[in-house]
Amino acid sequence: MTTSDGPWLTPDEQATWRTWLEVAARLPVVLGRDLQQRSQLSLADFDVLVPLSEHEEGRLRFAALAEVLQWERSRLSHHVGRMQRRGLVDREECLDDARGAFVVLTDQGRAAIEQSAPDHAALVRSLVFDRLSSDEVDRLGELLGVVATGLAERSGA
Amino acid sequence: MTTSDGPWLTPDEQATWRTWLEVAARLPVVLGRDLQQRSQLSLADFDVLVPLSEHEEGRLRFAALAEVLQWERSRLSHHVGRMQRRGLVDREECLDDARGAFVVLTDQGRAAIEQSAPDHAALVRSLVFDRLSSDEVDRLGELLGVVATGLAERSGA
DNA sequence: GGAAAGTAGTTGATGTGTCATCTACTACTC
DNA sequence: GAGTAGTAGATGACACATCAACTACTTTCC
Repeated sequence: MTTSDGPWLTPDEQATWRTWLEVAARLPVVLGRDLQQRSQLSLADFDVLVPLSEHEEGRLRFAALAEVLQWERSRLSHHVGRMQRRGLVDREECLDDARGAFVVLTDQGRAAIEQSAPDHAALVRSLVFDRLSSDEVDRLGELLGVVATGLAERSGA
Repeated sequence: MTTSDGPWLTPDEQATWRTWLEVAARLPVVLGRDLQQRSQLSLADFDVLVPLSEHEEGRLRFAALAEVLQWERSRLSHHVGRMQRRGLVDREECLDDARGAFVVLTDQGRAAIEQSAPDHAALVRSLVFDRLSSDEVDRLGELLGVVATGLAERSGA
């Protein structure tokens, strides 16, 4: 449409952008399907279980968990409700602040994350990291970091 | 990379992976909100409109469009239904093959994509490409390409 | 030419994410 | 300590994605 200084992307930029879109669309699908098949967990379930399992007692306040996940509270509330019905987590009231609540890992939830995490990590390795040298991993991290920084500036955080 | 150190990721790999997840989660949100505000289009609407606008007559068969977008047919069918209700596209029957159908850009749909595309591209530039040198853009494309190739191998395509 | 297999697109059920709104509580200010 | 503002989380309505049927048509092959 316009020339190189217009709003459009250069051909190289377009190529990189298309590849980004492709990977960003497919990678979570592949990871999610694998997780679902092996462990009856969605990627979102997994994301919730990980920080819980990394904290003492497997307990976290809703707000703290939402912050870690960068999820809206409402999303977390709905999702925890669904996970609770499946026995993966429980709600527990908070004594310090009667408005608050904890999300707590159940035994079943802990079993699920412990069983699924190694296979999940292995798949991430096989799809991404086994294909890159450690230099390339660092460079990819740096390049993505530049974009991440820009996003954080923009949406305050 | 020795396979003996288990299924886990090294600290460098973990750092890169977390950055990946962060960017992959936030970038579409920022782009989507901007598009929605400016043009009342979702990112998915935009994705549908782009290939249509790039084809003669703004017409494409469902299957062809689904292929380009890498969407399931069912998703496309539902989505086109919603876009049709909003006047952005229309369905048209196919004379060659009575099972088939075309998705057709309406005037309103064409206006929407033409109005929104430059701003969208400008935002992509400002978030990603203006922050990288052209060497870095190429390198990012290559690194993502490695992953994309692996994904394509795996999910046949 | 007719049965079987394949293809194009649709539909309904279900799980999920977002938005606006709501309730209950806490903190601040006078 | 009463009124107001702010915070924690829940809820209902809606948009969206996926899955498994399903209908209607075409192709294949005997």
